[in-house]
Amino acid sequence: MAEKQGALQIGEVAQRTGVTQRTLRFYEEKGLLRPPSRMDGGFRLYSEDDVKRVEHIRRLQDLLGISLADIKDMVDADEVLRELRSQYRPEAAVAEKRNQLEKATAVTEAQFVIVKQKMEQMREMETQLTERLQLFTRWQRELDELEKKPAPTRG
Amino acid sequence: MAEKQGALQIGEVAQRTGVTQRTLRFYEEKGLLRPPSRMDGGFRLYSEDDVKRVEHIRRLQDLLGISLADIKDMVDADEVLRELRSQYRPEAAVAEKRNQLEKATAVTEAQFVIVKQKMEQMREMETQLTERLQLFTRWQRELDELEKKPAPTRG
DNA sequence: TGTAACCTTGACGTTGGCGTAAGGTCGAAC
DNA sequence: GTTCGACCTTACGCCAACGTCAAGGTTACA
Repeated sequence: MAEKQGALQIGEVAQRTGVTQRTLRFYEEKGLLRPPSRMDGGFRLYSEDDVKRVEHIRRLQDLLGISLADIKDMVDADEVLRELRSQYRPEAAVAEKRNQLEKATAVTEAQFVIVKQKMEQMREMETQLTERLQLFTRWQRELDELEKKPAPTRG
Repeated sequence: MAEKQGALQIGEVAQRTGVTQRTLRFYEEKGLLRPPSRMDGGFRLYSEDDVKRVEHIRRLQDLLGISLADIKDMVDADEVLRELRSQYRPEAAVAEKRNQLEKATAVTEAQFVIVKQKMEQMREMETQLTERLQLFTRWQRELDELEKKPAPTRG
């Protein structure tokens, strides 16, 4: 029983996500990944969802450059989403659900703000870089002409 | 002699840039900032350009999330730009200048690519977050209605 | 001439995010 | 029933990017 169809061992997950097994265990230790199910012998068994989760974590790390502690808050929001989604029509504990939902909303909004800010600053940086590249090519041309003409030093 | 008009001590630079004095010395040690001029007693004297430089470094760190080693390459490109700009009409060492220029161009283009990629991924993340927020507000409404009606459990 | 605020150079400490080695277990195949 | 690769836990190691003393020198100003 409880034998998931597409269950993955840690090695496969590592390969597919591009992180090391150590990193996967580390994320689990830090609460970024839920403790996966296990085989009888103790081998970890991951799901496809777990794979997506890891990819998500890496995107957050790479794009936003924030700490794993902060990322934990964000993926916790994911977890809330997942829980709420699974329990279709929550009949009991409405207050608690409302609470979770608000928290998840807050975290998501915070993330949204960060993304917005960074995109804005990136746009600025982009224009700066563009200008600089134009400047460089202009200088390149100037150098080219300097080499064609046989050095007009001293009129 | 050599008394710059708007020279700043390390404390002022730290305040204005928001980094600590330790960080400024550290950047200098790692070659990210040129060794500044000094007062007779040995106190560091920074220029406004240095301030801009620090701000630039921090932007790169924060936005692109890359290592100081990589940032060093980028600000070295800045330095090249500054040098080339100051020596209006380079009459000698054209080959070397061309070399520097090419290097600086390459670094800038690499940076440009990074920025482009990150912006693209950020756009994706932005839409994801937007969708999620909409989902959350929808659920919120559902919860609201569940509370208005006096619990329709069991007909 | 004192003194408070500012600075100097070491040098060791800290934190995050893993790497890596050691010694043992599991699973499947032969 | 042994072999062998994949996996387990434990635990110390490592690097980047600073933080944090400590012990003293400098500057400006009264």
